Amino acid sequence: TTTHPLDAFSQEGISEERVQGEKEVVLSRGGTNWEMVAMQQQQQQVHRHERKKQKQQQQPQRRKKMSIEDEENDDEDDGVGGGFVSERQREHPFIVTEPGEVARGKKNGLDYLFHLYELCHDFLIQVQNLAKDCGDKCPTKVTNQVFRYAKKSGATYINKPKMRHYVHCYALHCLDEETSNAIRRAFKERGENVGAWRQACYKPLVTIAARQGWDIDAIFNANPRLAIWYVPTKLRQLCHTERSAAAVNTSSIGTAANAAAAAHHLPFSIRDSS
Amino acid sequence: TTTHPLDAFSQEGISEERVQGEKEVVLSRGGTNWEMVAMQQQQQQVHRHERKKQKQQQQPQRRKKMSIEDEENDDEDDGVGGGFVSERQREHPFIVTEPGEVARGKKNGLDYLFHLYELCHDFLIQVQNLAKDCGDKCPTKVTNQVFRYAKKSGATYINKPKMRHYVHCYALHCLDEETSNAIRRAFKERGENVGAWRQACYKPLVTIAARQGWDIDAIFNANPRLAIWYVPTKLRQLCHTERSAAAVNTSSIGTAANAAAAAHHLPFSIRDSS
DNA sequence: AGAAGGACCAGTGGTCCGTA
DNA sequence: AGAAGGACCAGTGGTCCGTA
Repeated sequence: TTTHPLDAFSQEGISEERVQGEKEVVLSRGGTNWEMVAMQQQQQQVHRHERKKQKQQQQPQRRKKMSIEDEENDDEDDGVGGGFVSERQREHPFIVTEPGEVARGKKNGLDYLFHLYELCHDFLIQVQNLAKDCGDKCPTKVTNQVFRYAKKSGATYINKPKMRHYVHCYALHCLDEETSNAIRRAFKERGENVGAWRQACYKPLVTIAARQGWDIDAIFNANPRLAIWYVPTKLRQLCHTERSAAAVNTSSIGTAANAAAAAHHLPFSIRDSS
Repeated sequence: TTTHPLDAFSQEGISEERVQGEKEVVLSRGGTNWEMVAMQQQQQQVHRHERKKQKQQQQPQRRKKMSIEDEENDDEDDGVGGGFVSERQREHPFIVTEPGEVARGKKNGLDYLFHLYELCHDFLIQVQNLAKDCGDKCPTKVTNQVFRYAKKSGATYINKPKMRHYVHCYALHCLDEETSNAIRRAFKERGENVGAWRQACYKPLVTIAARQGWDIDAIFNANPRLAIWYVPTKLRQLCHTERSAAAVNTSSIGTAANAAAAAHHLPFSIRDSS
């Protein structure tokens, strides 16, 4: 592993045997050492698809500021011989894993997903430090600039669409790890796919928002790990919709205190209490 | 004055006589009632340039979201007869006025300039309230959206280039009104133009930043009236440059507290204490 | 089918420069 | 010449949809 140790991770699935041996060590203290896991995997490099898809794909129309970064493709041959260097393959898809569980085969687990959010935080801090040193304006959120910096730093497995896609899952993990873990276990047991798990993460967040005056932005900002992430549009919309529904109910029945009245067959009923 | 009372302001210069009579009343309590001043001016409407410059000027290429707002041009004939409705004229240029002084002739004074910043604050609050009601993301700064809203509300005399141009002048007014006032008086007395006054507002701000650890963003954010404005690029750059210069000096001379240590010719010495 | 992510797009921050 | 502001532009937030 030469240039970008982190980048090497998850290029191949994890061997069950090797991981089994390392698992307790790696996962001790609740924090997986993903770099170490990456090491394991590197020794297992097997088939790399050789795809074509030219780097020369129709100049993206704009490009002015960034420094040289196109040279880095040469780093791609990390010891695995072969006539020509293959294009970097996609990350393995996520599967629903329980807390502490490392995914097998060509899959990534949810602890790793959440780890990526922490990595973005680290990259943000680096970008912030650079900005401060240069007297530039200093981002408070994970912006395009941070994603660009992460990629340039070799973290090619971090990208904006992915991180945005799962932000609310990470939010639940930060705000109510118990519930987050419970959902992971339940969905794993039921054999649900990642998409179903992801969808399921919305509801408990809306419930949390309901308890705290519906201000999802304030909830994100109050949590230091979450404050650097934009509130996802869909989560914001769900909170708004539920708040409106709750307001209608409140105006006709009132809240918990007079729940008894709810028995009287109302047109709109209470959602998501608990 | 029918639709947009505020909009009518400063279309014409202020009559000296009328203003003289009203001045004490209008300026009492330190806050000018610009709407009242606008009233005065409306009764003085004289020459309106009739310019052509079609509204039809080459469709700006993009336009999707905003609602109907092009109809509003009909409001332009505010009682002043004439065959055809003239295009709205530019705002009168600013002149350096002392605190409390209303500009004469086809000019606007600096109290009015600062008043525009307060108006933007009000528009921001309205946009924020709308956003909250709709469950949209809520701006914390005066954004394009706010300028658009201001224009739609009839405040055609508010525009982004102007407000951004003088932000740092307003900042000084907010952070150190004494100094701001002193500069206004001095520059008025010397007969300096607005550009010269504007330039002069940078230095005292840099001095303030120096006293507070050079963090101009923190300084803006700590002041409720300023926190809604982006720190102007040039001010940020000036602070950065000065900080660097100060650091060099500190490393060779040292600051007050450890000036003695400087005698020992240290390779790297303390930075930025005090 | 389920999922990862390149790449697009509307609207942003920033300010230049044609205008008066 | 000095100044106001329409309008442009590079890079943003957001996410679709061609890809694998």
